[in-house]
Amino acid sequence: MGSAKPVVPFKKPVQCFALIDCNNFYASCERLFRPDLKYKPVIVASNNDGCAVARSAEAKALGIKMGTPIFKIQDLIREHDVQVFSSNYALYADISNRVMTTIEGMVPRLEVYSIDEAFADLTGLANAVSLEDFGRELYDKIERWVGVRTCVGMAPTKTLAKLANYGAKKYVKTGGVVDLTSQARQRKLMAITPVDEVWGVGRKISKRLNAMGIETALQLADADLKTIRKTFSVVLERTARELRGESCLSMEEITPTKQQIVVSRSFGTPVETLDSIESAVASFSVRAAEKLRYERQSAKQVTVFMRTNPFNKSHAQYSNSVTSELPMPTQDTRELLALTQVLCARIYRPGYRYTKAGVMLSDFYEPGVFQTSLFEVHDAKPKSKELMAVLDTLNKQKTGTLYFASQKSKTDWHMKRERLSPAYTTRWAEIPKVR
DNA sequence: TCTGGGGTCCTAGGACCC
DNA sequence: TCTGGGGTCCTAGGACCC
Repeated sequence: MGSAKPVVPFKKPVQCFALIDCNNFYASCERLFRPDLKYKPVIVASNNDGCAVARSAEAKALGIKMGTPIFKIQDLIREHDVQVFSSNYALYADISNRVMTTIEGMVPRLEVYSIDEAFADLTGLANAVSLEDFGRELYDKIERWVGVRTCVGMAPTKTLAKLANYGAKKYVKTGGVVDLTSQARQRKLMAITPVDEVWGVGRKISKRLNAMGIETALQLADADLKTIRKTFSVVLERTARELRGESCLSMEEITPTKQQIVVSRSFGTPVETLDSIESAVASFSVRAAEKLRYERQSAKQVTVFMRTNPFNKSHAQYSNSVTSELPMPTQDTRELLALTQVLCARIYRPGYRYTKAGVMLSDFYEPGVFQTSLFEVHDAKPKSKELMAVLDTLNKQKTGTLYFASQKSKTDWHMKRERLSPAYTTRWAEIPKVR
């Protein structure tokens, strides 16, 4: 009994994801306030001015690849007057927020996937409007309001939306917008897309796929799922399913709590003394603790690592890390600092030229939920919460207002940022002047 | 001379337990 | 001489992403 209900014809709305991705994001941000660089090759360097991590179209055209060490392309830079910028994350974060806010005002649901891209859920919209037109509207508005060009890909799964976005970037005649809802179009694009361009297929896996005769995205989509799962993993199987139009990855609008926090830097110049490394590790610990409080978490596990330059074969190599547990999870900088200093001394060995160190926090708890054992006396530092709050507030207004003695003032490990652009949008003193 | 930083997820294998 | 089987938990390492 019970199945007497009338059968209501239920039409499942067509799932539709959009992927909006900014073009050459960091380079575009730098150019935003330097219109004189509009058609010039621009690259943005990683921390320490080490590698090229973003290139304008003109720089790409010169053959500068992602991740190329800057020192290897000095001649090219001189010859073509390539503009090099140190990475200015405060600026990029600010522009990113403007882009995301603009998109947010136009779509029902948004997942900010990284600093320069976001997924939007357009399910339901697909029946009401022309997707192509809608994508164009997103594109236009972001360009008009923020000044950054994007590409928009739309499709029934996230992986296909990524692929659509790839098509929009690669083929100029699309005008930066690709609607990949039709299966025929999906297959057409997949047939001419190398498998390593698929989201989730990296260098290693594409090599193995090629060896199996799978060279295009379409071949992966049509591959036997059981074989894929057995030879690789459930992850790649999911990717193959997504390429077939079966949505396996859903929107994640709420950013999940972090599992770990890492703060690490390469040093501007190699350092040798424990004193210098301790100063660096202290600064990393302070920053990590700030991030931890921002996440509203407490950490119980702390790792410190340090290493020499693995590229330099002429010096002795050393790399080590050590992990330790705090008796109770904490978010107090002083407690974390005390431990990282001890760990630092424990793995430090004299006689090496260190070029990188870092601090990692893990095993997080929300403050107050950690189960204390019955007889344990909770000896958290007094006034911890209040003190940390004051610290964060003051340092938010101006970085480095308050600092800890163990950070010292030595600067030999500090990274190079020799071509840093001004903080156009976040510091009053550096706002561009209009004459 | 000079080669980034910060994340996630999955899997395999060992330890341990019953 | 015989030498189980299955579960859980943890960790290291490998792959990926931007």
